[in-house]
Amino acid sequence: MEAWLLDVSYVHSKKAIRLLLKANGKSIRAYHKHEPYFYLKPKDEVRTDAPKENADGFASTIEQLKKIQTFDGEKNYNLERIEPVERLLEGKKTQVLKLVVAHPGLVPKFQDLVRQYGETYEFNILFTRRYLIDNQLTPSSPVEVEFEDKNGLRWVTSIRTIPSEEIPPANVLAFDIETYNPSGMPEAKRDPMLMLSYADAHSSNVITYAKPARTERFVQNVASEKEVLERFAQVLREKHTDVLCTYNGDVFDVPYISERAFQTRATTHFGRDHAPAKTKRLGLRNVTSLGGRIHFDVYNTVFFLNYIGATKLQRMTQLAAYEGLLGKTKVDFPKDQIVPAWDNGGQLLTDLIEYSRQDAVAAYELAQYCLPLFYALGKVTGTTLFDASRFSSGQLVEALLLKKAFDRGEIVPNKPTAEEVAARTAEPIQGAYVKLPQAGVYENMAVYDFKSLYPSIIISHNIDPSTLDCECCRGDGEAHVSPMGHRFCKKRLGLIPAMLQEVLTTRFAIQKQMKALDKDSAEYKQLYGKQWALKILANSTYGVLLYPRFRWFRRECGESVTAYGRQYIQDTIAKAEKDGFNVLYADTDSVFFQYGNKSKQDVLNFAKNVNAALPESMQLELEDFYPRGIFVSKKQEETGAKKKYALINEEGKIKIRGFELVRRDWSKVARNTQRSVLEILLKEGDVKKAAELVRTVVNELKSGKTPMEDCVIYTQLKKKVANYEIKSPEVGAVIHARKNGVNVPEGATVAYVITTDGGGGASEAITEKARILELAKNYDPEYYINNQVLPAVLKILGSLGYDKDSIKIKGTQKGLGEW
DNA sequence: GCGGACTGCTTACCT
DNA sequence: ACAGGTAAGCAGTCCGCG
Repeated sequence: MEAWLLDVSYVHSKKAIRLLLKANGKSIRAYHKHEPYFYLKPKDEVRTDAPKENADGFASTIEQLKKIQTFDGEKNYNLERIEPVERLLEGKKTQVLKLVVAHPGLVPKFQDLVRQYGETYEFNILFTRRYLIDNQLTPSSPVEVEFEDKNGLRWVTSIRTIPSEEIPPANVLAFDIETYNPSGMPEAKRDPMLMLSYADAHSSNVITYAKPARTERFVQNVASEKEVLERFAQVLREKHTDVLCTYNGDVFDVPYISERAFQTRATTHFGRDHAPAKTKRLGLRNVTSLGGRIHFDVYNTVFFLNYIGATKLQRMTQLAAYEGLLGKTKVDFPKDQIVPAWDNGGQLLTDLIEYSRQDAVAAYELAQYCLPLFYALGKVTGTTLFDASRFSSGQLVEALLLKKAFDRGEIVPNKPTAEEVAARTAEPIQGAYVKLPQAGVYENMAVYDFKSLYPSIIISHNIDPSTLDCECCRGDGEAHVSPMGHRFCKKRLGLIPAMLQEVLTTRFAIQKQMKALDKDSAEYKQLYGKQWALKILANSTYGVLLYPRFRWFRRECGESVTAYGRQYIQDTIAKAEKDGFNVLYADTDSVFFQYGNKSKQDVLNFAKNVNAALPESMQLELEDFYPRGIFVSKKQEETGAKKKYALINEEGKIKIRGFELVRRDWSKVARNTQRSVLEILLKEGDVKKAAELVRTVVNELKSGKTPMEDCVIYTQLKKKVANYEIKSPEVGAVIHARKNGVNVPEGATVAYVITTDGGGGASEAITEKARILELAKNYDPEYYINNQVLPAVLKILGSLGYDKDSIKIKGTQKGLGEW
């Protein structure tokens, strides 16, 4: 039959893989046995004198391996099978032994026991990964599957993926809870859940046991917290929910309802099996899964989108995500009002209920936005939706390479030991080239950049751990030789270049296909997701080559990539200068120049010439023409600042990079003023007008009319508060808040304001005057004028040869006087 | 004992 | 828990002064 493969898990009790399938609107549970195994490359000395390339040469080793036994707590096991096989190892065809064991738990035990006989490989690949790779299955895709019934369970007899870009027909539902939180942060063992909201494509509802019964259609009144939980479990069953969405449910909502179900003795469960939700560690954070349903935590996906730069959210709250990703807004409800709302009822409770409902709706809508992207990412990397939405980019690249390595008969490198990681971390490599710009305003600029510079270098020069210093290209001109002097094979394509080539060519083909489609069509969205996924993978690959924990880490590969990169960009700069262009700036893969009295055609011809000399998969492409652009000088120095510029193109669109106004750790008043100044200068070139605007802002700050929210500075605390050596303003604000009974969680993004508090008057350290937003009673105009607005705008005006006095902008610093 | 210069910690940005 | 290159604020410290 044909079915959709939604999810894969391992069931210890049955020592089998459990599949979640979907066919004709119904979910199907099926089991599948799979052989766990790992590889052993025996030491040479235990080989017999049989022919070198003949694996039977391992006869004596095999005899010894057969004798090895281990105990798993229940019984003793030998290796199930010892299979001599040929695989590619470090670029060479190699005879190894495939050691098959009875169940996955025995892999680490046997690995430990056989290590004395040689090198072991692929012993720590998660069993569900192993299963998907070995069967070449793609989750979230249709499969052709056959079963047989045994003991009332469906056992898979054959299964094969039918490639499809379509989104699986899963039933999606989102939920959100509100909890009693008298001491700030709710504690699941103690504080009850008050209401639970859920939303899907059809409706949104709130289940609650609030005392004054609400009569709105969407409120379902029940008698107790226990009944809320039971009712929700019933909803999940009735709606046959396959994908259960939350916002931060990994850490909060799902563990919370599980604990509350336990505390209230609710006879219920939220998965499709009877197991409680499982929370485990994945990397640095906790993830929570439910049996038989896919828990899709939108927070992870929003975080990922922001991390890769797809969005620039200042905070990761659900509200910020809703506004930032979907461009919509919803009601907010102050957390400290939940207890009064619940205790006193009335309008406040009505508001809380509505807020809760909207939270579920927002989680659902955000999920609908993210699902196509992460389904696609899962399909490309061969991971389930659960994993694809939680993996880091390193794990995603690893997943894809594990799959591709299997398809090529290649054994994957082992993960490094802690000592290896430390050694790798100790020696950083030289990175990209950045040309120092001269501060000033420039006209008639063109910007070029290399299309996928690092991926295309890896492909063009076959950079891969297994192609480094190969034996087959020893002679002059036989290998690619990087500017670092490292040699890469010219005969056999490496795993990573092969993967990247496929990724880039597929992406290119998809983008071509997309051009013919309606942007609102389902097909377009699917293809968009796929090309997005491919882009993520291409962009992450160079980074992981130098990531110390990566299986394919290789210093020589990483430093060759950047060395080639520096060479290509510097050659391009030299060529542009030789052709008579004035090169202003360059960073990694981009070059900015003025074409002066030359024509745009000359600019295009330049690229044509450059491209003719580049390897096939490399390309320099025109980013845009810019009639005007600004580079500023470095603070306190004459030299220009790198990574800070503003450009305006012929359509009047402004591109700004690096300035304070793109940073969240600057106040809105400073950022908005800086933006306005830049816009005036780029569009009109009117310094007087810009100065006038600054004076207005300064006056507003002085008079106290500036809204407090424009003075908020956001800074993330990347360590625990106690671990800071220096007490910076954000740390000061948190310490003050905690002293005053407001809990700020570790690792939070702190919203704070510099106030006039602190006791020491104007000279008091800024840290002592910092207050978290909730506790800020005012703002310190002097600080915002002298430390925020003026530095931000003077950086620009100052770079153009104007100083504070010439444009009559004055702060409030003592001695400057009033004006 | 004071104030400016300098250093180091820290964050968030750019490619 | 993908890389290195970079600007910049603020705390804390150094250092010269005399």
